[in-house]
Amino acid sequence: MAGRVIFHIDMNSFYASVEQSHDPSLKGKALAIAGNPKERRGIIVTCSYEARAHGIYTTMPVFEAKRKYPELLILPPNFDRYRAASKAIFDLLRSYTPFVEPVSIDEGYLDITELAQTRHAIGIAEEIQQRIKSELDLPCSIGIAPNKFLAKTASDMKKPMGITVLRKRDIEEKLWPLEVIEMHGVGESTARKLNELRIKTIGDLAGANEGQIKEKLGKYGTRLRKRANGIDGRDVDPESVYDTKSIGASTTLPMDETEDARLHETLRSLSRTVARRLDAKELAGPTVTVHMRTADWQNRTRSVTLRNLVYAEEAIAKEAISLFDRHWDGEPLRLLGVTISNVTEKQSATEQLSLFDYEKHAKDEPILDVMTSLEAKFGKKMLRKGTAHKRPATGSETSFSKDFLDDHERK
DNA sequence: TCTGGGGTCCTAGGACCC
DNA sequence: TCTGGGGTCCTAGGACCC
Repeated sequence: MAGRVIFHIDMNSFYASVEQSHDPSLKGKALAIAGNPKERRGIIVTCSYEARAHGIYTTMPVFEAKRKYPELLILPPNFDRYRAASKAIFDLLRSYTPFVEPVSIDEGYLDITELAQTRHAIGIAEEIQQRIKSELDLPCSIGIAPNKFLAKTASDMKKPMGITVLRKRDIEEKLWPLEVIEMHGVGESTARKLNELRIKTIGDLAGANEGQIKEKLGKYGTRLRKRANGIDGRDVDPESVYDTKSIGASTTLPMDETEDARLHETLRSLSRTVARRLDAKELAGPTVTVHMRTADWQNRTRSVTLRNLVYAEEAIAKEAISLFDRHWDGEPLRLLGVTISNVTEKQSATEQLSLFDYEKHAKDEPILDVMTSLEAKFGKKMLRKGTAHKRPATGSETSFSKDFLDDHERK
């Protein structure tokens, strides 16, 4: 079988680089982007390499960053700007192949297997990197490999502006010496569990006892072990970007809060945000989840799945507040969140109805309530089937609807 | 003054159905 | 009469990623 050629494109310090491109006087300076520099609880979201040289890193609390390097320039994020840059990047990538899978605002996979029949992969990568630099003034790193995992790992190996090839035969030398925590998909918790099995490096994991791994980590462990051996069959899926599963909003409160009036007001405001985002994508969902975080970082989620799909602010707020009132024990809260999940396209609910006898239902009845009565008649499963209508992969920008390309509400 | 906000996927137990 | 096995949905929580 012919092997694939997969690229992973990873933008370097994306938000900071976009700001430097927008305002060249920021170039060469220690720059950080932080949620809101005035907020007590802000963290560094991205920072330039110059800032990293002073010990600044992503997730570092702002106050600590300022203490560490008082001259650090801190800017609030400008998401509209980042989304515009992201769109330009992915448009450029799609001029090479339709097999482009964005995985976040600043990284994505390309399957260039076909293109690599007639051109050298490294040449293509160099051209893409140069074009993104010259046309958009943004640096990126590119990993080239036979699958997603290795491509992702490769793009991480040389930053900024690196191009790294990671072939199967390079694994032993380049991948296996790394500590397991370096592996994409291994966080602190999994690394700890692996260390308990005396597995320290990715090479240890690759050669580890299969049964032992599975016992400790479940099928996630089996998958990780395969990846450590360079095995990853996942396709580059340009459609995945349209497959939104949930839309949520959360906020860390200005202070640990016990006033239920203020908590209710926050839930209403979060519901409004969620409703706006659902509306922007024409989505609705049956499941409402409220997330509560206490001062000592205990997280609690409470959810309910309704018989109908919700999308309106009032309906979301009503369920969220009801869930909250039933489950909040009066403890001071640090964070509140509201999420709608199992979302489907509102449009597809309408199309689905036309298959049934929509006419028979009262015309002034809201369409999603009609859905409910049909569900009562035919059962949910039947109605759900076939509602996952996907838009074409090569759609225009308006159909490019994953969250990071939508309008972002700032307060 | 430790720790934001947006997500996805997985697991495990109970309910319920066939 | 106390009894299988498979499948799906729902809820809650955890891990991970950018």
